[in-house]
Amino acid sequence: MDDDLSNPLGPATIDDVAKAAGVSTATVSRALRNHAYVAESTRRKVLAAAEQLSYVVNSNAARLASGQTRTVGLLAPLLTSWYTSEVVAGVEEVFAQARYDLLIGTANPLARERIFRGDARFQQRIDGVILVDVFCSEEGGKQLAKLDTPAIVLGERLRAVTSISVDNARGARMAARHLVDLGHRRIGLIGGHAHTDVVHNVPTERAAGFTAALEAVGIRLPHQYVEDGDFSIEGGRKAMHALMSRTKPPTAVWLMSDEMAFGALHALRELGLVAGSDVSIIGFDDHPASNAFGLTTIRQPVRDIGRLGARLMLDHLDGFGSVMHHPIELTLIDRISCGPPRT
Amino acid sequence: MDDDLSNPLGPATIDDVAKAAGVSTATVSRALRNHAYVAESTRRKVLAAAEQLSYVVNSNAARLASGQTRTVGLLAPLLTSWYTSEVVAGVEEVFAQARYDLLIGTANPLARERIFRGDARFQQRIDGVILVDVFCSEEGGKQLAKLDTPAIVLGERLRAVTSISVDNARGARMAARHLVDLGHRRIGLIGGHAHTDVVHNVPTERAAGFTAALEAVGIRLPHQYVEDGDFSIEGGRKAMHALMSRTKPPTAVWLMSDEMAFGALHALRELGLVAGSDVSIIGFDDHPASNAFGLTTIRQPVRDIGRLGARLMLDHLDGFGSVMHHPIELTLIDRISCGPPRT
DNA sequence: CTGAAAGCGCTTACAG
DNA sequence: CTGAAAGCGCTTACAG
Repeated sequence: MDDDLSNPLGPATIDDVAKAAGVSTATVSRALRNHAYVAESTRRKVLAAAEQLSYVVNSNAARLASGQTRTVGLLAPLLTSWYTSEVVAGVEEVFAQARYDLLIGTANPLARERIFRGDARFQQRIDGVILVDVFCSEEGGKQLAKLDTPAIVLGERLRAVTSISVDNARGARMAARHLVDLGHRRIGLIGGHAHTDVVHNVPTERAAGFTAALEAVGIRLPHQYVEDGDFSIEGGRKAMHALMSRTKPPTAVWLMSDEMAFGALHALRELGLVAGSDVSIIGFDDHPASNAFGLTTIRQPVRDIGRLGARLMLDHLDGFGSVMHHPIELTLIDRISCGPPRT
Repeated sequence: MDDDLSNPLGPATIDDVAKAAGVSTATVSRALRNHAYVAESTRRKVLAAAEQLSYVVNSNAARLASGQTRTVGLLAPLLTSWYTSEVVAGVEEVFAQARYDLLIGTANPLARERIFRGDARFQQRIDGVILVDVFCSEEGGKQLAKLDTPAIVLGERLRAVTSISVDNARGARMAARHLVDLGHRRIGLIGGHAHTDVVHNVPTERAAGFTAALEAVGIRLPHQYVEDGDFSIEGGRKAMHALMSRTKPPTAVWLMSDEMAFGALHALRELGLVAGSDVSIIGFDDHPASNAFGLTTIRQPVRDIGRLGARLMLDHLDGFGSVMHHPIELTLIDRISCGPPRT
């Protein structure tokens, strides 16, 4: 007699459970998946037997037999960016609860191509795919929509495919107004092309929104006040240096990400200038380190975007043509990197 | 005639390929997996047929038949920490190349328990498991070693199980020496319990190493100069405030992570003190934002740790009892947050 | 509500 | 070097 429940012959199979419960494997299969049309008494017998044998369904067999993978793929160009890892955490949270697996991959150009073309390797292993920060643009969105595999895009709003993003124009407006309200008239903008050379919507929408908001109060955004910061810390630093080298530098700058704003803060320090009094800096994101550095910024709830994306995918997979469209909240977080212009 | 290669009857199976190549499915299976004992001419025929039909092996079927999952699980308590996401990126890079899947999960206490107990649900779906930053300590390590599933621990050095970590004592010594060499005698230490209440090795080793290095040059580290910063930004801030409220505050502080050091920098600013001249701050990690904030720190190559861990796992899985033990390099990165003590 | 049986698409001894 | 065949552990019409 062994106290150990583990079977020396390997884990229990559905046959073992069927035998123990005195029913067929078909019944076990139904009972375990909460199918209708299983007598309550039968279900209890099966559950007890399964419990007793520590039975766990072999997912490979289940997937092969059913044709469903119960896993969704997630692709992102840069797994280590704060935005991406935050989204992933949100997605993972929801999927874990739903007992779905998450298959994570780097969206290098090759993988990207494969996804867009509907490569069988992907289709066969996943029930759906979530693209984070891939910046497919409307064109890519159309291709995605044609796939057999449902796709969801996070971080960019596309017409052709289910996608979630903040209202970029609105965020831009909030940043512009904050600076204008403080009294700034010479205002700069640092955006970027992110991790790809593809033209994409996010920076475009933000730039347009920012320009429009300034124009609405009679302020022009000249070319010399716009720089590409590459959505990186170092890029932000260089771009800020470029702006500050103008004959009449801006007195305030909006950077489309907090990480770029960190670089801008660095540049200011190198120039012996202090943020908030000499030059105003406002970011976008509310990165976890932003508070420590007193960065004024527009917060976007990134983890919520991940959660929402995962739920939309689950709805898709369950056959609900979910039309849910939660508004994603944007909040101005006022810290110490902004102030009225030097007179 | 349709130009589209896709079959309306669904993707090609191994039978289709066998038929097209005029061989048995067994031969197709062998040829495609580069088995020995397949005639070169046969292999070519098979490859051509597979290519022609855009054949892709159904991994669920392969896994069911072979009993191998070709995926490894990765568990971490906090997917969003910089350390973890950096490790994950390194692991992913190596596995993608080896055509292994990565199944990512949050190591909440429940999952943790299941892993340690060898829950069948995990064992059956993965060939191996990598624990990142889980801080199992020697006790947990012993349990892991007993599992049928090979386990690798990253971020902590354990006797009982394959594990990778920097030399914590050495890193501590580097930090201590740097401060001592600058002339500091009143030196503080901020460590923490990380994301768990379990006592774990990393902070313990670092604290011991730091204390020893100071004692070696005749400096005592009193209790009042040691605080718990919880390995978080906010924790670092609070801990720093605590140290600075001492009657005779330390003139220099080592924080066991850059994120805590960000918080310390914040605290200093709140006190109207400037890092590097009023109080010296040194971190550990070299976080991507550290450069922008002038933080002097000890760099550890986190992505390399991920890569190395993945390779060790692959070796394990291939049956090589790899004894490879790359030294993990530690580098002092001197920026502007340290200087000689105020006189 | 339940069971017998086919089938999912591979891999792998075994025999030659 | 190659093939016939069993088997991996489920799910799912189909029939009752």
